[in-house]
Amino acid sequence: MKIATWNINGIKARIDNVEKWLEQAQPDVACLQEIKSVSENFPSERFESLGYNVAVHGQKSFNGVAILSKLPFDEVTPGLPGDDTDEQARYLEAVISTADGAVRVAAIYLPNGNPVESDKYPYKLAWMARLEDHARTLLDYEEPLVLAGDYNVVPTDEDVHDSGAWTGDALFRPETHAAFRSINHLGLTDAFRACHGESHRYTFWDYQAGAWPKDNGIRIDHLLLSAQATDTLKSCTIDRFTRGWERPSDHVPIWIELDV
DNA sequence: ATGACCTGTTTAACAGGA
Repeated sequence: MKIATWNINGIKARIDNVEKWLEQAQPDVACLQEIKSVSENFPSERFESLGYNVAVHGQKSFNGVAILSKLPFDEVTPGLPGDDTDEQARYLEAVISTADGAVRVAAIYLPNGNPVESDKYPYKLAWMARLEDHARTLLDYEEPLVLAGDYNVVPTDEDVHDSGAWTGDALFRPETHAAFRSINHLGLTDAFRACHGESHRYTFWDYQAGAWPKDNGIRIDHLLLSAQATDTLKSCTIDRFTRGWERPSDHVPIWIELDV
């Protein structure tokens, strides 16, 4: 079973690229972030014609997440628990049945948090605390769980071209690192790190300052796995080639293969 | 030239991104 995550930076601008990649990569499940569309305007029929069931949690102009699945959804739950006043569409959870049992998958678009002096940074840290609480609940189910998405966290200085340039940034601050470690320490496994020891493998390259041709990127898109999912983990791959396509997203897909 | 961005929206500048 192939499960992918990709921040597409706008479904209207990216629909052709997303279709092209789906046809090529053939993921069983694809978590999409930053669809930047209300649910009603999401082109679900385009994906249904490629054989996908579609779940969307959209919002006007910003944020928005979706999950595409070749297998039907048993449950779909929009929104991260813990704050009823939070109106930003950043979390969508689904249970998908396979021949070997259920897999729970979440599409996550964790807040960026910049600028740090604004209320956006406390919002990011509060959101991470809510994610930790919810992950603790989900891990109690002792089932295959995949928390996939754009975490807006550069885990270590191995995951960035020039760590000095990111000192103090919301993606790289000590408080951000501590919150991310705290989530991981619940017993989750970073799929990419479990499969790869090499440094400087990235999932995002800024549109500005020649970041892509210089390979000046960051690794911020992650798949965090429960023990039951990690037991079946076969591989983890970054599809960096999409960054070289016409009109690319600034993120590329990253996917895992599970032996289920 | 050593870096000059991209998306969506109130379609003209602006907010937000990372």
